[in-house]
Order: sequence, then C-alpha cells, then structure tokens
Amino acid sequence: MSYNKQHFTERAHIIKAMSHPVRLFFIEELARQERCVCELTEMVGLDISTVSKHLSVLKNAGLVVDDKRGNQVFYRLQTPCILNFFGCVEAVLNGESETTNCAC
Amino acid sequence: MSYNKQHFTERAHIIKAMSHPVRLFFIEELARQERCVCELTEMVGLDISTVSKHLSVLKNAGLVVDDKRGNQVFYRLQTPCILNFFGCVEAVLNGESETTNCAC
DNA sequence: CATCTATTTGGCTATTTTGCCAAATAGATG
DNA sequence: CATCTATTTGGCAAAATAGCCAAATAGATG
Repeated sequence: MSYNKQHFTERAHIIKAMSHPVRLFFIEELARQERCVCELTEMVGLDISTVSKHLSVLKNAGLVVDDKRGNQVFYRLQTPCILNFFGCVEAVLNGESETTNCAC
Repeated sequence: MSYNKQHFTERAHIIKAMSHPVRLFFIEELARQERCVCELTEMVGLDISTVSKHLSVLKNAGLVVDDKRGNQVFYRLQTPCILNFFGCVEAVLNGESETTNCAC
C-alpha cells in the first residue's frame, strides 16, 4: 500500500474532531440525549464561546447535527456507530486489545 | 453524566495519536504487516526523524509495539481492534452513519 | 577499532489548536 | 422597539504539534 495523502487527511480530520477531552465528552453525552449549548457549557465549565467552537468542530466533521428551536440550539449525535469504537479505546487503556475480536 | 476531565483526557490521548494522516497510514500499513522505520520512511517521503517521532506517538499511546532486530526496529500494530473503527469513519465520510449498526 | 547503516533525541521554526474576551447576531418578551 | 437570553464570530495570547537539521546512540562489518 502506498501513502495517499489526501485520502488519509480526510479520515484524520474526522478522528481529530474526536481527539479532545471536551469533544469526547460531548459525543458521549449527546449519544445519551440531545442537549443545548448552554447545558453543555454548564457541564464542562468553560466559556460558552469555547463550547460553541468545539461543537462546530464536531458538526464540521459530520459527527453531530444541530437544530435551532427558539433561541436555543440543540445538538445531537449524528453517528451512533462511533460509540462502538470507545470500547476499543478502553481495551487499549487496559492493555487488552491484542485481539481483533475484543469488546469493541 | 458529568464531565470527568481526567477520564476523558486519557481517552482523548489515544484518539489523538490516531488523528494525523501519516499516523493513520502507519496504523493501516502495520495492520497488514510489520515494517521497519526505514520502510515506513520511504513510503511517506518524510524525514526519518519525523517518522520516528510519529511512531513514538503511536507507541506511547499503546497502539503499536516495536521490536529491535539487528540495527533495525520493526513496528507492528498492537491493537487490531481499532481497525473496526475505520469502517465507521468511512460511513461518516459517506453520510451513511445514522444507524448504530452500520458497517463498523 | 574505524566506519557504515538505522534509529532516536535535542533543538529550532512554522503552523495549528485552545480558550478567553468582546462584539455581532437572532429569537423572545415586555 | 428596547431589552434580555442564547449562540456564534473575530481576534488575541498561550500552548501544543509537525517537520527539518544536526548530533547522539546502537548494532553490523571491514
């Protein structure tokens, strides 16, 4: 296999969107239920503008979608399948990931 | 659910290791077969010191392991299960990821 | 042991990312 | 329409990341 830079850049862009602790938390929380920006802001204790930017990174990657209702914007997870992946991250953390058929 | 910063930082650290096009390529290539640093260097066309640093990021995250034989160092994927995840990234790219049971 | 090859490490610069504040925008409400 | 709440955008500074070169290290070979 040879290195097709554009191919891997596209895919890395999606993974990069998940590679921040706050955004990872948002993904897990939004998998449970949709949330507005102000709820998420209160949960993580950051400036609301910072939260808005994190959400736009996730939205830009196609991982979440937003829905404006009244003067609030609700976000929800567009891609439940990425949750399957988190089990594998746990396995890596626990050093139990040597098999293809781990708990992911 | 509340935001446990340390919990999500640990997990984001592993995902961040995958969030670069060159490292993503290495993961896929090392899933196929082990490779020494000089082989990987030739494939991506970067300085060997840059390649070495990318590999140490993957190793530090627990995703690959290395094996020194002679004066070469061979790397291989420690965590085949993360390959399951790449199918989901494809689904996100193709906008087919709305279901939990996609091809991941 | 001198030297060659393979790899890692240190150090530097350029670029990207993160998070805050202030300002702009948009809908709701008096 | 003035104002209030919710959110986004622009801009800035600090921190992290990426990639190169040079130097250090380690094993192989003459």
